[in-house]
Amino acid sequence: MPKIVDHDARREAIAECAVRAVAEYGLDRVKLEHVAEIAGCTTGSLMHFFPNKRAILEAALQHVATRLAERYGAARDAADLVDALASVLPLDATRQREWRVWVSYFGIAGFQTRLREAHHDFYEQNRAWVLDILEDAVERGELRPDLPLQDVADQIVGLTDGIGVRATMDPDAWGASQQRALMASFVGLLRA
Amino acid sequence: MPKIVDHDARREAIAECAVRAVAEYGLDRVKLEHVAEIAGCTTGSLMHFFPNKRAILEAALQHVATRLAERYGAARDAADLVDALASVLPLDATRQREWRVWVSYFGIAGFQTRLREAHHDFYEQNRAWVLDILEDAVERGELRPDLPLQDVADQIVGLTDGIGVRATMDPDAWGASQQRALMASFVGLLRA
Amino acid sequence: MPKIVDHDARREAIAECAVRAVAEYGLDRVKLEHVAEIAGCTTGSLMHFFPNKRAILEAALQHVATRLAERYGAARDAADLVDALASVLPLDATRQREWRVWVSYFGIAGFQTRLREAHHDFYEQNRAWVLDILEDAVERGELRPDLPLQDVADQIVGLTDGIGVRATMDPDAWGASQQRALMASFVGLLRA
Amino acid sequence: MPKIVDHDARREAIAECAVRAVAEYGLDRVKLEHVAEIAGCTTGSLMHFFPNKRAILEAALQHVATRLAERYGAARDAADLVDALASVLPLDATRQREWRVWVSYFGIAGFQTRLREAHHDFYEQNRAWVLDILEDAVERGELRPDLPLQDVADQIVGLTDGIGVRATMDPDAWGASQQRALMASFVGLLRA
DNA sequence: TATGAATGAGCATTCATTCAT
DNA sequence: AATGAATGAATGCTCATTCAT
Repeated sequence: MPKIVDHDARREAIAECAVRAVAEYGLDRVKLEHVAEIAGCTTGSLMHFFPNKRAILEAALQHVATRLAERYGAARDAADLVDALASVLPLDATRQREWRVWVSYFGIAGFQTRLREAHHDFYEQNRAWVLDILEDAVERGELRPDLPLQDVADQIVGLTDGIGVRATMDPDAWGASQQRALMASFVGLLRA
Repeated sequence: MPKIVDHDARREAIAECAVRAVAEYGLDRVKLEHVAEIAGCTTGSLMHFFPNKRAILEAALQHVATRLAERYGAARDAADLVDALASVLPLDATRQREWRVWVSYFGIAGFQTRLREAHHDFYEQNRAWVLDILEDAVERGELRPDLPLQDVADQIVGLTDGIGVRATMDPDAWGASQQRALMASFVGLLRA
Repeated sequence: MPKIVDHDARREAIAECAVRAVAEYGLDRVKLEHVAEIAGCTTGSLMHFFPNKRAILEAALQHVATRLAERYGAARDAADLVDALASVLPLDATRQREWRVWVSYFGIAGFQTRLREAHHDFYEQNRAWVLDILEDAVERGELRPDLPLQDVADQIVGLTDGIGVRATMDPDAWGASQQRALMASFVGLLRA
Repeated sequence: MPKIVDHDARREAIAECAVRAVAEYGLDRVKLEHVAEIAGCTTGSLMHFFPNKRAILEAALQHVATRLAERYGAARDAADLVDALASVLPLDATRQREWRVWVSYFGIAGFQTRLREAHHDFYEQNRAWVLDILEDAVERGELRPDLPLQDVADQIVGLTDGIGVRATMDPDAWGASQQRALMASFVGLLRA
């Protein structure tokens, strides 16, 4: 089914263009035309791959969620705990762009069932990954053995969003090193 | 003599109606008509008090920021540290509504200078209040004396946003007690 | 009936304010608010003296027509023929303002019966005055005796509008002296 | 393949529809909808070719100016001087329509830089053409050799506007023959 | 499939007019 | 008579969606 692969690849490419468009214009300002321009095609052309605008923007969110999940996945193998946890933060331009989109959806996810579910699933997974990383770290003796790991995992997920939000809104004041430092400081609390 | 209205009071009342409207319809879906309907007037009437829609939505954000700040202010006098820190979380319907608006602006604050500045100022103040509360707690011996308070303040601000975001997006899974518990657990890490 | 005199005086004063407002903002841009501001009252107040906006703007036109007619009337006694004919041109700020209004109505007079009639009457009178002035001049031997005075009167009325239009649209290029010179040159053609 | 349209041709066609609309409804009453209806399309469709209403109305004026200029251009070759000079007057329905638009802009040209410049340029050209025609006529011995041609050219331009204004406002009283007769009478003054 | 002109519902905004005070 | 807040119809403009080519 080569056609389908192409089709899916095109959808994915369009989704990434939508990410760029949302990051540049904002979720409430972005036009289909922006997405089309970045994709190098016309708006009518987009409609061959998505039924409507909402679907394109949903795909953009899904794209970002997938990328974040990939980073979490890769993080499991990181040697350093702080590096692992910081790997999803908006440390560079690509991740900043992704966070801009991610953060945009906070405001509307509560209104759309599909998005709410996507978010829910994503955080479930997230939390599981973080928990996994933490358990490894405890086993390695890197963290105190008496930690309430379930809670700590939630705290890290929350702190990650918190740092991401502020770094996205105020990137000048929240450089990569500062984000890392704050995460490191938190991890410090968890050590012996 | 014609009816004389207190412009500032009216602006404030409209801002609160805008908060309700944004919380109900979402920042990108809300119409001026919604605000007018909640305010019990016509859209044209809104224009006597605000130059345009954007200004109304900005006022809505400012209204929420002020409310959040008031809670922080009141929190300083709370007997319990966890109570104080949790007082701004979306624990009840009113605060949930406010958080819905607050969270909505995360996505667009990065695109509008005025909002970015408002956010920046807000977080500055926030952090100062948290720091203040923490210092009091250390003095009272409630917290370990060796904490990096600057960092901890940022962590609490971040964690607050993180919890708020998730509770806003997934209110069923994040009840008041769960929010409090997570904050309490974090404070636990800071104790002796 | 002192009340009525006051009332009429007020109407006249408002009409003049409307002239200023139209001259400043243009016939299509002017708001009742502008007129009210210049008159130092509120828009609601204007409605005690005129039934609606159109009536106010009509009064403004009538005001200008009256002023122009007054100048023509005064011109009959002018010693110099050119001075007489030039006296209605937009030579100074006041007359420029009047011409701005006058010229504005060219575009809409064709659409409104009342204005069309007002214009018609005005030009009738105008032409009669000019003819009168010309006949005096012929009698005094100032002009050639063989002129087709009826036509010349129409030409002068037309030329007056023509000069007025250009001086109104391009006041920098059409100073008082240039307007007068062109009229003088035309009169020159009528002399021996 | 999609329908390909010649943008410039379409703009020109829309401009002409705008001329008709302005002539029918007046510059201050005309709606985009009127233009669209005459053009046989929707208002949204107009926006593919013009950024906003003002631009459409400006194009309408430019369209009229071009037409008037064309007539002046053609007039240079006219055998009869009076025919040449009268050729731009509102002698028939088409030219009446154009004059209605032309005259409408007298009132607003003073307020908009673009229009002022367009008018200025137009009159410059106009005057040059008239001067040219006059010089030819003098050479042919049709006119007195001692005329101040510069002034006469301005007088003809002014008289043309004057006649056009009156014929536009009061078409019943100013038929084609009367317009021509007045111009002819003026030319009579210029002959030996 | 791709194109892009056309559509048309939707919305913010303006402003003359009304009316309770 | 005056005020000025409120009204609400009017309208320019946007932009997702459609569809003929």
